Amino acid sequence: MSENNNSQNTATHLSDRYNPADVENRTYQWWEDSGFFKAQDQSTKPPFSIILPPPNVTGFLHMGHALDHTIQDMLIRWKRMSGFNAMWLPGTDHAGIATQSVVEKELRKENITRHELGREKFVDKIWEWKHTYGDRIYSQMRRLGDSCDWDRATFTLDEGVSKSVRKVFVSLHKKGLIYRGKRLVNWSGPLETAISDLEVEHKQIKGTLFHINYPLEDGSGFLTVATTRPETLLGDTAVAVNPEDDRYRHLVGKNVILPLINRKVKIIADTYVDKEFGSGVVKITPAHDFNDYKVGKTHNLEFINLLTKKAEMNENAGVYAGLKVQEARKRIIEDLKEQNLLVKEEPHVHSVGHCSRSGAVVEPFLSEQWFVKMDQLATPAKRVVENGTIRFEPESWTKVYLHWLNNIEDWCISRQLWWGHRIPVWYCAKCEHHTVSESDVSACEKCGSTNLKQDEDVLDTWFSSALWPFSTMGWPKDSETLKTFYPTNYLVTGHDIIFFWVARMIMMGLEFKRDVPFRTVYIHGLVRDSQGRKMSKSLGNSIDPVEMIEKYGADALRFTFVAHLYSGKDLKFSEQRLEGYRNFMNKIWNAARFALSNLADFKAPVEGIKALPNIANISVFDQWILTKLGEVMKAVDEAMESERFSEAANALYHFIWNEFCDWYIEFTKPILNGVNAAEKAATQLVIAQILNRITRLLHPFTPFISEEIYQKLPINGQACIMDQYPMVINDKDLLALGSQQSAFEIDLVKEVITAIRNIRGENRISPAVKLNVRLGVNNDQVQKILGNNRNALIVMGRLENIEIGEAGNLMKCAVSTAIVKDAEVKVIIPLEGLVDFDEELKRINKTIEKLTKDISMLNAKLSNEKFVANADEDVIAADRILLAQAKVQIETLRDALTRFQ
RNA sequence: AGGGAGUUAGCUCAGUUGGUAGAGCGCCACCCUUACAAGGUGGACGUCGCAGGUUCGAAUCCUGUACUCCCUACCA
Repeated sequence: MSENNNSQNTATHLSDRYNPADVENRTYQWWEDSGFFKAQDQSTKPPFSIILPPPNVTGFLHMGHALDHTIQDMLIRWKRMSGFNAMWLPGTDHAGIATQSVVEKELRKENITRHELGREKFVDKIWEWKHTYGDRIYSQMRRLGDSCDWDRATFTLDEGVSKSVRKVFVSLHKKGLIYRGKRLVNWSGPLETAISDLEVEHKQIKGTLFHINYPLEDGSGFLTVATTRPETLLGDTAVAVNPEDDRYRHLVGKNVILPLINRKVKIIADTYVDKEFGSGVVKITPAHDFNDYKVGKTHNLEFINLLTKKAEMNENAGVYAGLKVQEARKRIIEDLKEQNLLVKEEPHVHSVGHCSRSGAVVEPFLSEQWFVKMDQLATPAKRVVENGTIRFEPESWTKVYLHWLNNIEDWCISRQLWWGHRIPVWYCAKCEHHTVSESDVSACEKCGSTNLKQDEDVLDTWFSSALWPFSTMGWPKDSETLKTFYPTNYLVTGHDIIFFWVARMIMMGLEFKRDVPFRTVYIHGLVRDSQGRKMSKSLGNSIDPVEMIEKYGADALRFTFVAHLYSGKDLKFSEQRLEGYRNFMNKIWNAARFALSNLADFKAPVEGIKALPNIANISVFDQWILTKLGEVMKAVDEAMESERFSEAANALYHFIWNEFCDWYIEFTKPILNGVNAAEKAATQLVIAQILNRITRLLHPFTPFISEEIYQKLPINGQACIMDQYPMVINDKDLLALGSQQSAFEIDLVKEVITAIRNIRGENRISPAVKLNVRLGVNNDQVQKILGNNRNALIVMGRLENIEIGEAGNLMKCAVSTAIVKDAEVKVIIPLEGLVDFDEELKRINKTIEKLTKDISMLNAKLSNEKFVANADEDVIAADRILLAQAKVQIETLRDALTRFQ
């Protein structure tokens, strides 16, 4: 491939294979250097903006991003070309847990823990890491072709964003919407931090249900409780039964003795207990179970914490202190067995929460945390979706969104991490007052003491993400950027972060900007592997998009995504399919290469894209392809406007490959090689115009190859990326050269050629054999059309000779009927001496069979009085024509059949 | 348990107001026809999950049902 490097810019010496590596980096650099990605804060153009969901700053670009970005870039490029002031704002996320974990892992290689290093030095280390790897994902985005406005790139720990975060925190706190409380939260032992409900993944686990006897205090027997977590009995502060349960009613109010530690606890009654499950008796451990927590609150029970921050047994666990939970469980079961208190063990499948970051089992853990009260924020966030101010696409996500908001719980926003926005609260050692402030505080606002300590915790990463649409645009200042670009037009993301991110952005946008952050939430599916599994490191089925780009080119990857973007459905990624679109890129490349080589002597017209060929000189092929161009432009426009992006991409694929390449180029070869200079010049102009439109139409999908070809065209502008997106309304004069009559003519010629090819193919006649063909026509107009296209028929049908006129003698001839509208052409090929007739007889019989079926079905339909009475007139008329045509065809074939006998 | 989505050709999937089922890949046959073998031409292949209903007519609308997937919640 490299031998082409030096000649790549010479139109006549293009490689016969499209080599993306020769094009992509160079083109991207040129776009960026030329400032084409930049949007203006003030402009006469209408604004169009998208905020990129910020990827993790130290992460890699994965397939999910590649899909997500392709959609956004397509929208941005399309709108930019359509006259909008298109702004795509990139950024990266500090990703608290993820990034901190990565750096901790690095330290572990040197046998250092973050605690040994200390907070300040550890955070410095992470910054170092960020500076080293923070731009990696940006350069990968450039590989994909992302046309972001890079000058606006923002990092969540940038000063501006950090200010926004503090302002929002203080403001919500003032309103009473942020509060601190000792609550049971999801705790990740390995990370030593609280995590939110959303960060917990529930997995079905095969566990054991242990039935344990708790001796009654009065020695009258035992109460059997069933539990999957016997180790927590050390923290039991009650045993509960259902108040309606006759078996235990008499015991309520009495005490049982906890085994192993011999602590006395009450027997209480609560409707929460299901009589049917287990033994109907539940041990209550308020500090380690969410339901027990509620029961503990209502019954005023004691809360006994059994765990350390590492989620190991603590001093309250007595002899079991220091053990891991699993070990403690084992030991306790052994000890219970020894005391004959374990009644039975039965297998039990239940779901257990796991930390989505570390994979560890999540422990409910009692601790002091900060929360955001959600009810008040959720109400307006529901309303804007209900009333259509924000639209979800596909619409079905609306329900999911609303359901979640209707059942929302308060959001635990504090994390016991070091990497992130530190909570802006200072505690006074003297008066215990806590000062909440936007700026750093050196003295207690109440007593003036300088003996202050800032809260050690940082905020959940999603807290800053929730502000992203306005914190990146200069808020709280009323900046020009905000005025122009807020609210944004689209939010493009996968459905996995609707709750984490989308919902919270809507709440915060409404709370602080008094307006929605975006108009449309475009939800796409997840990229899965070819078997439909999630791509994950542990499965080893991840595919690296950059590797795919290197192998097949960015355009092919992008086109693969867009062509399969069907209404939010997951996308099974297959390399084979990508290969197919790589081939399409090559097809485009070669069509352009061919066209350009035939435009070597073509002089670019001064009118540029407004240049029209002389109507007297254009061929029917030119007229036809312009008709098709008009159709595809309309189809693309309608599809893009209604967000059916795959339809737009597929319409272009079909137009370029099946109409422009397969037919138009083949039809016009004789003209380009012919002697009629005027006709040739007209065709050259049409080709130049078609290529100009094709490249622009393709640009949002396949930016690199379209720009590369565009730059070589005789009719072009400065840059494809900045030129106008083709619209029917702007090309009226050119498209007016097309006509329905030309479409009819070419359709007929295509049908005849296809019929000839069919006879040749089915009879296995070598393409090297030139055929003699007779075309039987019954109509002067049809005869004239065929006569005019005699040359095309001969070349594309690989004919020796052609006669057009009466059908004549059909003895030992293959016959096929080409039908377009009311025109019928009998295609007659004498086979004597070419083939034995077996194949032809098979072909004829096969066709007769099919026609017989058609006829009987059409007859049945048309003789049905109710059909004739109820169906649309044009439907009936169409069926009548079909029937008549079928009858003609079958007669011809039967006739031919007899002449072979 | 509640909610959502899906079931169409060997595979992956389209199918926009109901009107004789489509694409790509794969497969078979023939071709290196001077843009492209990452190509060309032709061909085979589907009772549209199942059962009812509405209708002259259903892949499409309605009801039920089976299976698959996803989400949320619960599981002592």
